[in-house]
Amino acid sequence: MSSDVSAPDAAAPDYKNTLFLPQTDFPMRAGLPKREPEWLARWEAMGLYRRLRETAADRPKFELHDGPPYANGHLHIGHALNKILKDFVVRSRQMLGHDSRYVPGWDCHGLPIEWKIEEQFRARGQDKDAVPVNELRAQCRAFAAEWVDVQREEFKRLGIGGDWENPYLTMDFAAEATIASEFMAFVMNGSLYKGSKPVMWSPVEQTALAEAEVEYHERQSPTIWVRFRPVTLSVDQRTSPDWRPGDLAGADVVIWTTTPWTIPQNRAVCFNPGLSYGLYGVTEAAEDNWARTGETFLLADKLAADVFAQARVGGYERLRGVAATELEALVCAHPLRGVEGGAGEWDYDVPLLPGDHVTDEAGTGFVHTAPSHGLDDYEIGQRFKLEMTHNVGPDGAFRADLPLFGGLGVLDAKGKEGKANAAVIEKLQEAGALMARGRLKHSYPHSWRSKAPLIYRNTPQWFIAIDRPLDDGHGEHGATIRERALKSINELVAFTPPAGQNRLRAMIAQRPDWVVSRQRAWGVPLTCFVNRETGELLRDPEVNARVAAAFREEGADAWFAEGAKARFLGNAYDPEAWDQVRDILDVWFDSGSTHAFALRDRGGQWPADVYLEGSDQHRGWFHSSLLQGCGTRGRAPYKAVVTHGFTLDQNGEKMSKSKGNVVAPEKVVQEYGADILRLWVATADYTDDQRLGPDILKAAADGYRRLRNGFRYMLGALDGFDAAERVATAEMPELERWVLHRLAELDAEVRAAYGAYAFQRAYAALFNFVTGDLSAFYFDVRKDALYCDAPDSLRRRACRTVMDALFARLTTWFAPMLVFTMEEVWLSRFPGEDASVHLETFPETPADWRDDALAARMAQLRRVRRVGLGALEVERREKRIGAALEAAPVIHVADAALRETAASADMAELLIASGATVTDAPAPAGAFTLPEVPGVAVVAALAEGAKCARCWRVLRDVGRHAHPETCERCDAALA
RNA sequence: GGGUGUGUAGCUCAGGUGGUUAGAGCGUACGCCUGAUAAGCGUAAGGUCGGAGGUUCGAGUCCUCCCACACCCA
Repeated sequence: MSSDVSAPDAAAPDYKNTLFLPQTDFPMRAGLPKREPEWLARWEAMGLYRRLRETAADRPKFELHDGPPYANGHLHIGHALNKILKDFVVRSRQMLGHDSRYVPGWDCHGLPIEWKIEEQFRARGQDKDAVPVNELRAQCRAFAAEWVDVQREEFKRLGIGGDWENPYLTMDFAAEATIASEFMAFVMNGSLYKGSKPVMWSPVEQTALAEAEVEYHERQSPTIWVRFRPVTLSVDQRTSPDWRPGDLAGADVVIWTTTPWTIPQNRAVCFNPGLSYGLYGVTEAAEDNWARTGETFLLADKLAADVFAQARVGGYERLRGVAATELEALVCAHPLRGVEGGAGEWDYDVPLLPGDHVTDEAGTGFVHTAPSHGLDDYEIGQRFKLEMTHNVGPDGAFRADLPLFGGLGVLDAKGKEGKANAAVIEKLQEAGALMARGRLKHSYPHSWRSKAPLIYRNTPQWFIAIDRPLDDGHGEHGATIRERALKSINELVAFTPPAGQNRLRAMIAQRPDWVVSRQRAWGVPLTCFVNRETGELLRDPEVNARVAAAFREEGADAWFAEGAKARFLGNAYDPEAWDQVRDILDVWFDSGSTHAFALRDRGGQWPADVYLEGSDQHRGWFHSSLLQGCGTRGRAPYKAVVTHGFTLDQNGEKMSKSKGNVVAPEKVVQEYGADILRLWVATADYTDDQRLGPDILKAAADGYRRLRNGFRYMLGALDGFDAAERVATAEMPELERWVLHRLAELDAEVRAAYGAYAFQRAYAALFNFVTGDLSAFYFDVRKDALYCDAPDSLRRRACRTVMDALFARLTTWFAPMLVFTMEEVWLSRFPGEDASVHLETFPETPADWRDDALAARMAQLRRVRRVGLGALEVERREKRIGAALEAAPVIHVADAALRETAASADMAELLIASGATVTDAPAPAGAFTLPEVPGVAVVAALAEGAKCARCWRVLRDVGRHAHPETCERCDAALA
């Protein structure tokens, strides 16, 4: 099996204990689930967060402002991803040399918690409306507080560092006071007004419903095609080349709707300027048909055929195309204009308005618009100042004094079809305004409690005007909230990934005014008063100050306490003359205000350096904070916005309980440890959606083990390292200088990546370095020197000097990501009660480590090395060698420059062979080559001589030294 | 239905302004070592670059359409 040369004498001395093998107590297996809690306890005991603040007190501040999660339920993977990314940011900034505090927050008010409490009431048979509001609020508060505690522990377990003792809660009294104050700023600057907006309304329960309370079921609705007759034509039309006198005046604009009861509330007809429309004439129809021969209609071209089929028209022709400019100029009569018994109710004009929401997928290409009964309708109404109607009451019935339809219900008390639709259809038919009718089964909103159908109905609400110029002294970036917000997005905020900018801009550019009122109980009230006579808002700084002061002491409950109105109005106002608003602020106003009480009120940086949330928050927190900040401070409360995608299962599908593919962070922590979850975050491109599942976690754990062993090896190699061993860079072998060069490169890469929130880039660079450059190359090559060289050998000392530099950098560079493991690594080298890798900063890297010429040379050598390794591999396959030390390859290099490079290096060392020869002799046939390394051929000859019993190299001088069966180096090392 | 994105080996990701046989790491298979050993080293296999058209001498990279997935909205 083995040749004579390599077989050690049976009686050879055992030199193993004369070697300097790696020594470390650092365990190969991590046991993270068990050990991580120990590190957490240690950090808590040593007051790590406080110490971080102390050591960094005079550094420049970096402020990541935490978006508050909702205090309801256990953490899911999205929470974990978000907070881990934040932790990467906070820790990396700290180690880059900032004072990077982190104040975690919670969103505590709002509907979901209120529901839970209502549910508890119902379970006890109590009527929630009979419970005093402050009792309900107290229970909501207790409920939120409980979940804050639960979530806090769950976050801490993930290794998230922060001021967990002093988080901010939106329900803190101080926060409630600030939220109210911020709201009152909108009262004072004139942007708050009372308006009316359609909401999902349940006539059965007589209440508004939030989107989450709505479910969709199939329902059959009547459908009608209604004619709107133009009454006015503008001058523009006559300049159109297609103009024919009166051809549009006599044509009917046709709309289609599934809610005939909304026709009495019609205020406009919308069309889409991007669609193609035509003027159509009926050429053939039955005598008694609603659409008769000779009549003309305006329709979207794509839908005309459908409409005529529905209208039972046998033949029709397209007379001409109609331009958007012509449509825009049309004004129609309401179809019930002049109807008998209408009492002039509908004798108003109905304009044609452009709207992007109109499509030619279904209907007629014209959309009936009732601003009180639909969101698109409402927005169009806002834009074109259409009148809101108040024809439908809370019970879903027309107001009693509405002509023709007074008292008729859209739905009856049990949610069944009422009489309104039929009555409206009948009147339209009488008026000759119907072109066709039918029935349609479609998905329709229902209440998830009563299962009864819902309607859109306008209700009075409070709004913040976002296009009203504010004279508030914050006009540097624009006069209105929208202008300031757009300026912020365009010029003042950096977006990661860049697409976020467009997304937010599009939303801000086209959003309507902000509805801030909710008819709820658990939240901060709209702390304002309305004059009973005039409807005027009370604007008195003294009243506002009293409210804020009371909230600070007693919380927002003060607003609902006995005698609150008189208390806040004080002596200057007659309580009888003023109404106290009892609506609750939209929770988005709460969270939009966090920058005020979590940053401004707590000595933080304003604006924050960064907000980091899921991409859904473009509509949520980024959005509300932006509006709020622009309204009270004149700009975005952040300088940068970082967004992450969503976590899907490992097949790229959404996680859901029913699919059973949910990965709970708690489970990952129990099975693998938090560092594995954190490592997964570090490997994923968080800007897009990420995948997570058992296989992916396993892969993360594999990567972790590889890294861990790399650190373990460094620890072993550095055993007993003393500063006196250090070697100056200039005196190091080129292999060591090359490692330092790589460190210099990595230093720049890692800092840049962390600075750009590119954690994946940082991690990948580091991981590839550890596995590719260290484990597979440097460590492997240097084993011989490390184990066998005498302790005072320059080569070994240089190696340990470099190991020390590696250790200092790799531990700190990885520390923001692998918080537990890097602490473990650090402490196994530098134990001490006060020690922690997290108190370190990234070490400075000496400029002279960088050596691009050396890097180029090493790249050449590694190419030659690959050919050598390939040659050895062939020998192994042929069973001629096992270990590389049995070989002494001959390297034939054709190119003189490359040959010079190879000859001047220790190729035997790089190949971990016992010898190597570089020659210009032509390569013999059969020499090993690689196509990608032309001009290099290797013959993997066996090493000649005997195997040194200590270092296992096969050398000619073995056996000629004082210590039996040793080589010269080992003999000297033993002396 | 609309808006915003994404889609490169089993997995995680690279692939400025279009240009030789599309790369890396992990995993897998095979082999070596047995002085990092429930570790370490090496070699190999593995890709219709979501699909279809188009522009071009030439497209993973540009254009159009389509498909899938996700988020937001309706």
